[in-house]
Amino acid sequence: MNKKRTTLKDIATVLGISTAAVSKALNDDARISIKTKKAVKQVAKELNYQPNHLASALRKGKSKLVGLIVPRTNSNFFSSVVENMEEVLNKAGYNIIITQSNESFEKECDNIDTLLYLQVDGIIASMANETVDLSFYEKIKSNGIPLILFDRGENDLNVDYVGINDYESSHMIIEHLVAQGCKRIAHIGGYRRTRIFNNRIRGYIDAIKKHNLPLDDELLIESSLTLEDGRHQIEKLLTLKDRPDAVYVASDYAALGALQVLKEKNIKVPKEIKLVGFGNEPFTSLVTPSITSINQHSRQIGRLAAETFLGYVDKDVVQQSLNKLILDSELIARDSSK
Amino acid sequence: MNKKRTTLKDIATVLGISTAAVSKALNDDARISIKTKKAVKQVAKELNYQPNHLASALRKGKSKLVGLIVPRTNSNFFSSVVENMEEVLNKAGYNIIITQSNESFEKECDNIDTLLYLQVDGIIASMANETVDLSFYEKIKSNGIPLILFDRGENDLNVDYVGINDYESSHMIIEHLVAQGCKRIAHIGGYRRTRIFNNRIRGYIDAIKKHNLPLDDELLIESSLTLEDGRHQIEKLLTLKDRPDAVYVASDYAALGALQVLKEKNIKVPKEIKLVGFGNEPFTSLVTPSITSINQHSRQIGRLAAETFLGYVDKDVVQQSLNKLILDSELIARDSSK
DNA sequence: TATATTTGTTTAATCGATTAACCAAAAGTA
DNA sequence: TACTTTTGGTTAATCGATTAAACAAATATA
Repeated sequence: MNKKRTTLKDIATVLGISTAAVSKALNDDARISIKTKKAVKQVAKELNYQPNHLASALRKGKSKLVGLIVPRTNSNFFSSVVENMEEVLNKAGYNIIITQSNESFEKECDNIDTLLYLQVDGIIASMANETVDLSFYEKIKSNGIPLILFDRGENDLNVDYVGINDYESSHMIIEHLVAQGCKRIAHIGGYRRTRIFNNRIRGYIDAIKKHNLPLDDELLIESSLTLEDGRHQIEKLLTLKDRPDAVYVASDYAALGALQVLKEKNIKVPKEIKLVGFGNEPFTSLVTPSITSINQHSRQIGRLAAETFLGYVDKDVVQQSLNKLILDSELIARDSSK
Repeated sequence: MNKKRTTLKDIATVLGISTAAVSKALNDDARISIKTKKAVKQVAKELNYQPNHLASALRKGKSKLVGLIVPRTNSNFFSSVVENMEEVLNKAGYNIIITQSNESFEKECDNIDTLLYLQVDGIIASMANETVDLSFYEKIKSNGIPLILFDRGENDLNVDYVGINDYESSHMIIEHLVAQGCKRIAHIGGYRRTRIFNNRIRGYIDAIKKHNLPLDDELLIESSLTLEDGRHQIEKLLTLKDRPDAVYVASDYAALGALQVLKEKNIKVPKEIKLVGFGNEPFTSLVTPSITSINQHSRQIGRLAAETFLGYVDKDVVQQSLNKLILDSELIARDSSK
């Protein structure tokens, strides 16, 4: 009903004091008497006073907003990251503005502009697959606000990064498959230009070499890692004269697509071909056979990214550098590889 | 590097004109000469000017932000709703602040406070399961900003609602199961106090009556509809002397839990028991057997909720009433019921 | 020519909260 | 008593963009 929201001034006139006094009273300033504070808070409650964030943010030069850019909130990984990030940031008085890039470079640029426009105090991002041009991210830095990357990062930006050890994770997977007796292991990897996927590929190559296994070009495939492309790429692998006896897919979604095709073609998993995914999305444990995968510790990633941001708060000059926080990953062995 | 962002004043001093002229030039005011406009825009670009949203929002009394409250962004349903909502609202110059209640009433109240504090121009929400006390939602209304509910709504608030026909959906499901020859159909439903789940229950009861099927208390179960509770409740159903030959579960997640148990106990689906879920989450088509479900048209729900909000923009007095937009749902028949 | 209108811009107030600087009254101190 | 300090405020400027009102100069109209 009330069109006008109550302001400091309304409280001030009720009590016959200045708005400055009211402001200080609400912020528990030492120079305001207990009596006045009580009275102010009382009236504030009665009038259902809601401080105007825009005004205080404008004056203080801090919006207390943190911008978040993710490819999609859809996956369990990102929604779990968000949840934990929110917990840490809310406690410190920050709110999160979530934006989705949908893996589109253009949308990501729009998102960055929007967030800067909203005067966020910092940006936490996981980059879209498409993103190669870093100029928009440079814009964030030149605005003097902290930028923290997680999962999909980029060394060249020289900012903080939180993620897992992708290179090492590939090693773990190959070790596991070798232990299960595999001799010919394929890898459906992501785009090489994306650092995390490149690291997984390097890990795959080095681990294969270490075990003196065949390292054929036809066994190493670059993919967009969608469910659809997972289907497509496994079909290509199945046409090979010398079929692999195991496939390591760099994303659970693509691994799921691969599994669908294998089941449709009546190829026994894990008997004929063993399958490993990446990310430990909940569905990996729900499908038949359940899919072996890598747990990325999403909750800690969210928490750490948030805490890293908070480390920059109140610093009047933000001086960032390439600072990597690498978490250990964990192999969850399931039916698809045992 | 630049600590200070460029402001209207910076542009004004460069050109030796007033900030008012600059502001008007950037907003294409008719009273500013083409020459000046060009010069201003030129300098603005050179100085990498970013308008300060806080300042303009404060002055104009509109933040151009819309608050969104969802139980979780996690499910495909909500993330799809968000995506389409965003598309409509971005086009109209609005940005979305997404908050998650995690099904907690307390968190939801916090979220409402936060959004009001951020001076959002409207709130679009799907209520938490726990929410019974509507006073915080009343607070939104008394602040004079539009409130649009979707999926999980509540008639008593007398605001706009976008959702599907839950009552009718239950009928469709029962029709389908009857057509498959089922004679004893159980329903694992949600909390009765939540309107949508109550409607599904009413639909179930009426449809069962219509077909003269047994309507036993033991066949109608109230559940939190999590995966875990789905497991728990199906186990209860399996202990019955007279087992059902079909189970209609009011959520895909709980249906999945039920399916897991049935498979573990080696009960053939659909041969011994037919299973139907609700929501058409992507995994329903991925598990074995694939789960029959109801498509809720999430994209249209997002779009319509956003458009409904936009209908209130620029109205200086927001006068809302119970205005329901009910979409037709669609049964997707899959292996679990055929 | 004298007056009215249009054009292009400036001035100054405003949104609401915060805060540096100032001040009067009360209390303390030598 | 005379001076200092503390207490509890007030005043006024400020954040940056917008806008109603004012105004000078240019142009049109009678």
